[in-house]
Amino acid sequence: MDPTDIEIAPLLDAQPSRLLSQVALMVTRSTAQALERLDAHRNHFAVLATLRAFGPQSQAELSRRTGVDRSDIVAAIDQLERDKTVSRAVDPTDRRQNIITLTSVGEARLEELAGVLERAQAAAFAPLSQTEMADLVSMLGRLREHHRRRVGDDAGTS
Amino acid sequence: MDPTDIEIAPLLDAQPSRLLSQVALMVTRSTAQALERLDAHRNHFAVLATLRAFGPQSQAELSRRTGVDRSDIVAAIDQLERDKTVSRAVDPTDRRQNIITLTSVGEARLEELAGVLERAQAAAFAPLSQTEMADLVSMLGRLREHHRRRVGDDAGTS
DNA sequence: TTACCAACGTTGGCGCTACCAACAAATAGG
DNA sequence: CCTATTTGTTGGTAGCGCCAACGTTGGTAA
Repeated sequence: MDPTDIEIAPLLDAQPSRLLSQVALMVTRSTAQALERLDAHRNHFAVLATLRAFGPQSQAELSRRTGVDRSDIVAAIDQLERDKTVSRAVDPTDRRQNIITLTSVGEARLEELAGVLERAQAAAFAPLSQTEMADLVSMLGRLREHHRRRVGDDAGTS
Repeated sequence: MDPTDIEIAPLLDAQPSRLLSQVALMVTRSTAQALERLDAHRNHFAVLATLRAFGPQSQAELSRRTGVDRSDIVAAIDQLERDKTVSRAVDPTDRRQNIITLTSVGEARLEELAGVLERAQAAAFAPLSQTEMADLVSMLGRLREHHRRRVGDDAGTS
């Protein structure tokens, strides 16, 4: 049976939070699948993009800039180091931290991943016009700021 | 440090799928917390809303109408039965299935949960005007249909 | 009448994600 | 010298979405 033929309770279907999470799951899955075909994960993309934008930096800094947990940054860098897309070296001026550097292999890999993500997202958001995409991004951006401030107001829970 | 002070790589920040999943996580978490305060879960709400809209029905039917997996429907009904908000009886005409019925306690509980969800969502989406909310819902609805059709086209992957 | 298939409900489980705590090493500041 | 904090790593948890297998039941075709 076509799932779009099934009648949903109006009270249930009227919940924007349910709609939002359903769409996010669908979009996330399709972009994750696109990255998986290249043996990549979105955290890999986040790390590589951040290194290209801001240069070599510590894992803690990468965690702060990407919003990815420090332990997940370790896992991502482990993989990226194996792939030779980044290098990892102890900071000689502060041995608590490693300095992660994008390699030229990593530069090329980032281009590849960016292209794949671009196409995956174009497909995922295809029904929306450019104007609508801009509106969606604007609204979601404001919602994100709103929730970040709410978390800050709720006794700084991170 | 205020996380909003941290500069994000433009290439990373320009990914709408990342923004969408971040906002969905924030909104989902805040509505889940609101329901948790009433010892409820969104699947409970989905089941109760569906029973009120369409009357007594089987667990399989509830699964199809809500999109919740059959095994998760079992868990939800187990709890709702303990709370006496639904009753569960074997269908005398087809003993393969149970018939789930909303009780009067369940009617009241649904009102309570609907109120809490309403307020939680009003808070979660507060930065958006009513016109913007309508636009957001329209766009997300079209995206959801698009992805449902894509799944159908990809050899019926469920 | 029998064999086969599908549906239903349940159980147990998997994989992923987001996140956390604990620890050791290192650094900064008083 | 001591205390507090930072960094990176490891191991883990909770929740979610989803799946497979099983036993029971009902329907259908041969």
